[in-house]
Amino acid sequence: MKNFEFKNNNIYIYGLPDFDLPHTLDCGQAFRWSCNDKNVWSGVAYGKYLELEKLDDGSIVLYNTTKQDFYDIWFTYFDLERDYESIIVKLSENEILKKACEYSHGIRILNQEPFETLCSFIISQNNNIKRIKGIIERLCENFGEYKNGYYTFPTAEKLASLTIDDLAVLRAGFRAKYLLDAAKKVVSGEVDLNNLKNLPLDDARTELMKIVGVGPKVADCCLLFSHHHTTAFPKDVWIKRAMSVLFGDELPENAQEYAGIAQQYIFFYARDTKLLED
DNA sequence: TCCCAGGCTCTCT
DNA sequence: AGAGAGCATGGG
Repeated sequence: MKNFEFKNNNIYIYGLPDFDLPHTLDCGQAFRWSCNDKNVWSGVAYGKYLELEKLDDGSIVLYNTTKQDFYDIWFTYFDLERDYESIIVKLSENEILKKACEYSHGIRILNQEPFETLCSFIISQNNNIKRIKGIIERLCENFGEYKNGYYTFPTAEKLASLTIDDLAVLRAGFRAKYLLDAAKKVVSGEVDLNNLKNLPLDDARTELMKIVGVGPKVADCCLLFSHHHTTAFPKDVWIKRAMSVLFGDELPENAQEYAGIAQQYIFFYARDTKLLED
């Protein structure tokens, strides 16, 4: 049973085995986390910088954060209220999914800031992880807010005030115009990001796809990684390949309720192993 | 050099 | 409604 302890400005999380930092922070759902040579992870989310680490006894430490930030931001960000153990039990009724769960152990689905997630996955299309991270970094450095050594992700208002020429520094290619369209529609209220978690999946997807450059895959990434839609199922090239090889295109019945979480395990399993190479 | 990248839009049937 | 070219940029 998990519990939290607050001491010396740090937060300790005990009794939470289903939280692997590299799997969760480097599995392709978020792009602003990195690990130093001492296994300490650092990143910025919701305008806050955080360092965290898994200790030898299995506990997780969040360094230099307040109780308030923990409950306002990180508790939800790291999806700490969700019982992954029972989800994994359910998914493991299928033997192939059981293997994927074991291989991908400790992946948690993050609840990221909606506008950041939207921009990140717009940038991700027809792109590779290294370049995605570079473009996002330049986006923050050029248009985010500088705060004591780090940059926040730019607001929609800030981006909406820019021109396509301003965005040339990102070297985002054809995606720059999509970012502007997203920012403008969010600012005008034509797309209401804050209401997406209250809508049925199909309606939420349709809402996001009003943005030029947002198709079903990017929309589902947003819904899964920042709007608590755990049935959203982003279909990228890897998943299409994996689904075809592993399941004959159809996700097993026992996984439907948590399709998005299953998706992430399959994605990690398939991409990280040589599973799909002939 | 060439091929490809966590896709999408546009155009043409 | 389904298929296919083109897209900006740079990593391998």
